[in-house]
Amino acid sequence: MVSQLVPRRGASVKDVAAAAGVSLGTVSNVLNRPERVRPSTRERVERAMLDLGFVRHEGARQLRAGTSRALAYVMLDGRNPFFTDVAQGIEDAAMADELSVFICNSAGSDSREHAHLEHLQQQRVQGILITPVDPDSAFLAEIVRRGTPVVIVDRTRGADRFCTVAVDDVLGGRLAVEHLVELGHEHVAFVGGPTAIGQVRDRLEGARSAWVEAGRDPDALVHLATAGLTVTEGRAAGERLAGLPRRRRPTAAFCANDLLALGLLQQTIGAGGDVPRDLAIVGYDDIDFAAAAAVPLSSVRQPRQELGARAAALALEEATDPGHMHQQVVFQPELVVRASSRG
Amino acid sequence: MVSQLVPRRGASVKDVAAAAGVSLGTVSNVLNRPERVRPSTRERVERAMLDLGFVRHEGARQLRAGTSRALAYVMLDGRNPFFTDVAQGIEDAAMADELSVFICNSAGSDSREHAHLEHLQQQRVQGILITPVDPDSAFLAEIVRRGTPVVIVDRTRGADRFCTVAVDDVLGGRLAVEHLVELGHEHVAFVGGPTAIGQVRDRLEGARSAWVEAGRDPDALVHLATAGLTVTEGRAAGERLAGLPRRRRPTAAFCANDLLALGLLQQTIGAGGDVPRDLAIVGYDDIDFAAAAAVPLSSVRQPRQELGARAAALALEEATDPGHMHQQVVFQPELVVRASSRG
DNA sequence: TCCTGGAATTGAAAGGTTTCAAGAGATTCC
DNA sequence: GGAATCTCTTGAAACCTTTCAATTCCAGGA
Repeated sequence: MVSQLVPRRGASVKDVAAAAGVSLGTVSNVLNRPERVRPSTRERVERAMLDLGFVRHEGARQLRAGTSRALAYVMLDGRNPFFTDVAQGIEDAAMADELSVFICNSAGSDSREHAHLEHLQQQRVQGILITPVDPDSAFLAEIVRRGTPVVIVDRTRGADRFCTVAVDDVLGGRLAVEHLVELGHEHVAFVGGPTAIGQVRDRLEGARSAWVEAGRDPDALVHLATAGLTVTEGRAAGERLAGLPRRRRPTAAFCANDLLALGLLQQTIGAGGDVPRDLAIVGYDDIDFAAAAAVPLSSVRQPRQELGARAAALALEEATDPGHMHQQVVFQPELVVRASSRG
Repeated sequence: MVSQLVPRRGASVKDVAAAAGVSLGTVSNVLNRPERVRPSTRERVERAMLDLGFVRHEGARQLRAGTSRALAYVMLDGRNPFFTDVAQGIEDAAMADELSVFICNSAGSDSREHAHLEHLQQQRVQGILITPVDPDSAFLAEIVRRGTPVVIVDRTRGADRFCTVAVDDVLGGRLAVEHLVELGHEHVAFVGGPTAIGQVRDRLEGARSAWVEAGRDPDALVHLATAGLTVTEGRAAGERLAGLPRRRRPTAAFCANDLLALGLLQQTIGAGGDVPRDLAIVGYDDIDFAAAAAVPLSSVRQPRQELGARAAALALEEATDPGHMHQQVVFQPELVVRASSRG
């Protein structure tokens, strides 16, 4: 059901001007350059605004001034703490610049993402930060062509057409697997999917090269594919692992994100297994829940808030500096070792 | 550093009209009443829009049409999955109505909340949904006076001045404690704070009355006050519990939310305790991580998504129906018993 | 050929704000 | 006392879209 919207009109600058006995221009000056108006006048105008419940019409302001004071972030998954932390970083940075941030959530859906993007362009936001469903989508490039800066967060694709801010996922995968190799594991599972997701692909790639470089048997690193990056999928993966005959069963698992790792952890413990004795687990993202898990989770930490802050800065730079050149910022991940892999 | 914003102007309806060789009005008709324009003309106009990269200026549209197509939700804590789930419910409902949703996060800060509210009014959103830092704040009432509908989410205060959508927290507290009483616990801790937060107060009140009505010693229900509702605080509370001499130590804990409960759970298990044998735990909210905890957490479930959906519907009703009366919607919580309290 | 009626298109006005050149008032200096 | 200089204030134009009454166009009927 689409409801009928009714226009709502309140007091305008004109009403305020009339009430305060001044001209439009003066009211505008009170709003935008208060130092230019005589204190006594200013006070009268402010009084009138208060009395009339005046609220400046942002649409009209923007229309005339040609500028908006907002940034937007389109998250890939609003229920994954990783992304809400990135969003927090963006908000903090934007606030320092007196910008507000619209947080949107595509929830992994193409059409939802598209709807948000369309709307944000129409809002004339200063810049769109996005962790896209598909970073190669032509639509993103089209947005830039139409004049809105786009910064890709947490992906390195499309590097020539956008600024990107990402963490080196290949390195992250390496770190995790090098750690497991050092612990002496001969049989490791990589849990994650679908590989259509770039993050998954890169982490797997890093894992594989570290594994091979350590001289391990390539076939002893198995890829346990999942349909998504959720706790539920992690539990399902745990069941599949448990179903393997003991000698073919991995002694360690590296999960493509912490939600998977938490699911796997829960399933393993619930089935009477011991972590890390029976199965060492390393996750990815180091969300707050990782450290708080029953067996604190080893994880590859990404500088989430900094990721967001930097992305905001880049978008703003692109919006304001005509000579802007696209940049690729790559942060280094860091392995945090906790009980789930420490013996 | 506040950066200098530069206006960004693209093609306008006027440009499109010129390119397509039609008048302004026709372009507008293509946008708003396509059925009224002859297919061949429409096609020509659409072609021109595409070529010029035309993006409708939402500010101008709003100015003239007097109506916006957006709703906003101001969350109390963007990092608590409970609120992101509520947000999801709002988004789903809004999308069905072809509205977009601005998600904001006050992160518990008064000033941040204030900044968001100010901005949202200026955006002329159709309605503001909010879980406020302080539901009694006069500012909220002022917003309504100025013409923007406000719906309070997850609080029942201010019931006369706003629509509210909430869950019966007193009942939720009762359910949790009745369950613990049934299990035979004689010594129970309520973990949560600060009591300035209404949710905490209500849940404690429900807990206390259930306790007393069951004929238990009032002093045997201790309130373990925390400074906030986070995992970290939960762990700290666990340490304090563990420090108590055994005979004065509660055998069960009811936590004001799941984050606290997860922290408490982790600390307890980490210190070698057994849940629920040494300490039964019941949380509140039933976030996804609760079921996924190493010892699946009993919790009081709130219909999060429905809470959001209903709030959105109320805001819209208030925005569109001149004869609108404020409503108080109260949902019933539901106890979900899992291993953490099942013996 | 002319008229009629419906369909398609047009053009001007309006909506709230900001900007800026120009005007008014007050103050200072010779 | 008058000119020059400030400090404040003003009024009109512009931003982009939508709306709606008026106009044009066209096909069909007389």
